[in-house]
Amino acid sequence: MSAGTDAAGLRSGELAAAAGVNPQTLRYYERRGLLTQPDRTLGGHRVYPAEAATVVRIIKVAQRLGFTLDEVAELIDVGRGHGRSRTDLRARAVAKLDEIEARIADLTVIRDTLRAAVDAGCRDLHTCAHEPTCPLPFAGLAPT
Amino acid sequence: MSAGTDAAGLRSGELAAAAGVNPQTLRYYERRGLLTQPDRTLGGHRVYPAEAATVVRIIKVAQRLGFTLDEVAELIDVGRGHGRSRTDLRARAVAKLDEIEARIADLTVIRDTLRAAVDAGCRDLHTCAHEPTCPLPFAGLAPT
DNA sequence: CGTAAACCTGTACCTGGGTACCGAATGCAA
DNA sequence: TTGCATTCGGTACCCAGGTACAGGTTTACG
Repeated sequence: MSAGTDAAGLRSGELAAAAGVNPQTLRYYERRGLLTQPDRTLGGHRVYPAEAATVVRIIKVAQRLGFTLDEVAELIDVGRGHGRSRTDLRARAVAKLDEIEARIADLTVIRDTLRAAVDAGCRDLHTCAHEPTCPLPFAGLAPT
Repeated sequence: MSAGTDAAGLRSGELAAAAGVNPQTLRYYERRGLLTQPDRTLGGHRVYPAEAATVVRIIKVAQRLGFTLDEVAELIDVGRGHGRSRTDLRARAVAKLDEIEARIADLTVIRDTLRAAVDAGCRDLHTCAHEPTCPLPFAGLAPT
């Protein structure tokens, strides 16, 4: 008896529903190299492993966070031996980590600033920024 | 003697250079309502106040963080009495704050995950995710 | 005053990330 | 085995966010 937990196999529509995206999007991701080519039925229909849903969810979340699809590809695919050595992929992961840290730092500044503005009763950010009343350190953000 | 520190007045090219964007982008932002209509010379050339550079920088940073231009407009313009009352704008600011918190939380999860993966020597995220060796809680991310 | 650089408006185009539509082929179930 | 849903591939379109170009004025320098 083959243990059924693993070998399920989703069809594109099912995966799309499970991950909350359009079926077309899956094909698009595949073209972009974000999803590995799934197995096919004899007739050519895609059959995804159950884990694919996780991957798609990762993609959507990372994207909401401001990563481009290419960046997400790097994030997901940190490795997969695309001509790079293992050491190199570690380096890429670490670089991504730094980027993420930077994003968090920037967001934190924005959050603190906005919160300060709210607390101080500022009516809008740029007016506020020029009054000594509010200490808005927007200049201190990552200078592009 | 007119104190020169304040009344400078940047022309579009200068502002663009100062803020690190294309001059066309400034006009675009103006059309989108992100930059208030600047004064003009007699001949019709735009003259921006020095603070405009700060605004543009705010825009670029917020954008890198994944906000749309419309959202950035809301962020910057939290107030400016666009037909809304002061109480309402406070609410909008607070809502934005929540969004930012959520983004930070998501990024933090990603960072921790990625870091764990690196530390654990995972070669790529999705392989890793299915091995009990790495505790990758990707499923726990914001479920779209 | 002449002239080059910068600016003006307007429109057209580009990239990223999808989505929609097409007609043909497959899958599954009665 | 018939039949309807689903998927196939391919191409075309959509929106956001810019960027470029055209053809004409304005500014500023010498």
